[in-house]
Amino acid sequence: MFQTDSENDSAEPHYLRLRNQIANEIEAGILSSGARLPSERKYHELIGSARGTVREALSQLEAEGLIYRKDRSGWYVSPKPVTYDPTRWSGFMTYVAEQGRLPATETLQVKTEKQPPAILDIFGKGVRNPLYRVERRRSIDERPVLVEDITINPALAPGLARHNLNGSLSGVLRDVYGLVVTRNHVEMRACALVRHTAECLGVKSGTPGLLVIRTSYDARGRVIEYDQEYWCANAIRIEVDLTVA
Amino acid sequence: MFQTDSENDSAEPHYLRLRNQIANEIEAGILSSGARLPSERKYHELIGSARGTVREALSQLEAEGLIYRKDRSGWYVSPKPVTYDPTRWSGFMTYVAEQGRLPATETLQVKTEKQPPAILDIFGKGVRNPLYRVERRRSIDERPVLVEDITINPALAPGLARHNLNGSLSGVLRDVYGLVVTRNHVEMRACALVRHTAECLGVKSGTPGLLVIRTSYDARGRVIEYDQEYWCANAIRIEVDLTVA
DNA sequence: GAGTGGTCTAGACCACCTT
DNA sequence: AGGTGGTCTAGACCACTCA
Repeated sequence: MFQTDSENDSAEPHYLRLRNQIANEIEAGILSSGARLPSERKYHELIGSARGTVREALSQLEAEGLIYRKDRSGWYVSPKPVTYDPTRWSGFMTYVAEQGRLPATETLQVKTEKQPPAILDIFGKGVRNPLYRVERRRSIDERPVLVEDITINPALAPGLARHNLNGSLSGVLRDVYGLVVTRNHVEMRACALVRHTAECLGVKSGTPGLLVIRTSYDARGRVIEYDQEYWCANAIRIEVDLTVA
Repeated sequence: MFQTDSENDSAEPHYLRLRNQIANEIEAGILSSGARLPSERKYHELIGSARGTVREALSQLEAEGLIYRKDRSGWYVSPKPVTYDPTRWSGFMTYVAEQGRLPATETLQVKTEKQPPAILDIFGKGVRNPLYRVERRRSIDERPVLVEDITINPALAPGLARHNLNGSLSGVLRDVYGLVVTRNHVEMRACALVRHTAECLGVKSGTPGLLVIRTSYDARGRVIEYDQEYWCANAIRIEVDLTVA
């Protein structure tokens, strides 16, 4: 009946079988972008596998970025990711809109806080310790896709909190404080969204994420912004174009 | 001190409790880089939770990149990731060695194969269909961390298979065929390692991965290499430094 | 209030790695 | 051969969302 290796097709575990079925339905458009999947219990009834096995299949698809979950609401087909090019200097609001999507930003917190040595090191020897810390959540087409944590030296931008931070922060720094970025250091790595970050985005702890850390410097080598962006992994794609000098 | 509901500490699920314990032990060096973790059944005995719960904790840590598994062998603490800078033109063998690690390359397959239209489009109108396809596995300190699938136009590099491909492929293309890369297009996105790729790397299907796609062009705009690299997510970190022109 | 996912238990058998 | 992770079952209760 099952798993006689020989010429059968059941060498594949049940959860991969279901994964493939759902993946095919997504590709074929039977399940379209943004659509909600049948519930775990429905799949359980349909295919007869235990719910745990069904969840295994769904987790796979999530890890691959094909679907995502809204906490305790259900599983949904992932929309097309937006493309982010760190070599272009346009901000989130701009490049998301350029791709025909609806960007939004909410400022969650602005605080003045003592930073650990690791952070101070980035800003260099001269910094006075309490620094600004801005936390923002950004969405694409109403879906939260990233939380960012921006550290800023108050000496360079006194009274920053009085301005509207729901648009382009670099815009404010440039137009109000005359801070012009001439160098960006960008670091990226796969991560998991956990705890606070997961909560902010309304996803389960452990959801696949991408951490993008950007450090912006001005012409005098001062750090203007230290920005840690936690992205839902399936919402973003990085693209860079490089030519020899 | 921080948002515990009421004042207890059991708001946290068991699996996160175990996750934190292990994470702390890694940070404290009790479990050192490369070390093997106690078995799932050992943890089950130790903390009394069901094995499924233990696995949930381990999966979290895996998603975060702190640990990885060798199929049916055990769980291990992830070594420090290597840094990859797509703007530098040095190859894998070079930059891994520069970071004091031991790089290795194995050529798994070289074949001449008909490509689907999507691939042909990348190479442009003029290509004659069967293209070279080179599959390689690369390791750091004896651990396989990436499989790559390179597509090359045989018109530009006839008889490529006769050369040693276990070193720098771009080196061969440059030195033997005079093909000089002047432009690189790099794309990155989170993915899961599945099926064939997972098998090559000896990891479970669904392991977190990073897909790096590089397209190299020469001065005349011809595609020299189309390279898809599937990385173990925890083995790599991308770093780019950008200055305004 | 009905339904969803989130967490958890306590087993079982298998394929494979390790020794 | 013994131990490991991989897969799977058949339940259970909870926290939360949604209508």
